[in-house]
Amino acid sequence: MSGKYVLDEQIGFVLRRVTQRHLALFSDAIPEVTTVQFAVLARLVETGPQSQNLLGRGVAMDAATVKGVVDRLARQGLVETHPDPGDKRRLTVGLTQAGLALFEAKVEQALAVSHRTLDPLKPAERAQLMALLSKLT
Amino acid sequence: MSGKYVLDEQIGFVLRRVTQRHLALFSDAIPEVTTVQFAVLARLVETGPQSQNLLGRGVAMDAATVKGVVDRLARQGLVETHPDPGDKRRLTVGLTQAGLALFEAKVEQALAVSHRTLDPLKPAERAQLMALLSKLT
DNA sequence: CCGATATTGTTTGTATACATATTATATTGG
DNA sequence: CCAATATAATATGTATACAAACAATATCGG
Repeated sequence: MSGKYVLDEQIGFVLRRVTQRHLALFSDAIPEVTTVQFAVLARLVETGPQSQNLLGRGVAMDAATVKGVVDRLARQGLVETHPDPGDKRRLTVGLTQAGLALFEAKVEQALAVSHRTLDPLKPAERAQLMALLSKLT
Repeated sequence: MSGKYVLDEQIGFVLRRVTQRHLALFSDAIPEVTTVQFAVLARLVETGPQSQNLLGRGVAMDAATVKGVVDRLARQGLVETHPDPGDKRRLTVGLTQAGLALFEAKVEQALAVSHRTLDPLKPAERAQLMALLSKLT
């Protein structure tokens, strides 16, 4: 017989609530795209064009999920896809001008959201939290 | 000109990856229900039967989300709903015998999953992390 | 070279998650 | 008491998220 199960003290429940708050802050600040869509744009800025599956791995999404995200970004004209001449299975995903422009227009806001999410913590605590969370990946 | 936007260092992205790992651990250990469904069962154990909306607030889900979760739990026979005689708008949600039995059968496993999620951290770090995260709610 | 195997992308089905609109019912202020 | 307002539940639409199955294409071992 171990300890009681107190829902509010379970890591999963706390993570879910913190994530909810972060998502709300993000969509207030940047209503044009979701956190996930912005993550894809950010990764493409860092890496340049790459295959859809590889991109998915880079942003921690499985093939089905990344396909949906890429489709919606493409519908908004923020990314574009091209068949890979060297490998007919592959679909290369790259930023459009509009996608790059949106990222550059919003990146400061996105950083501000990250800060705002951590706002209740003191600077030293923020660094601590990030270090601890990073070990749980 | 503030700092560079490094996706892997953004709190939202890290939260998402940690949550993914937690969900995977949970569904490996307890395939019968999702984390969210287990949270509803746990809350009902703590509070007893209550209206669907109030329950939703207790587990941080909006009305539409909690309805879906309750419907799926009811389909599995783990909760049951009754109209509230005193307020015809309300739907009271309560655990069934099977729901309580499932919770009791799995609660140790659920605690183990919480532990396993925090496994990469030392005990002192686990407490630190939980304290920091709790401030971000 | 070729057959077994692996990878890429797609599709389908289920489960959160939330905004918004709607209906039914309560509550409240004048 | 009753009209304005608030609340409860539902329904719809969009967006992750992932499992599983599938077709097309690559790769690799013998």
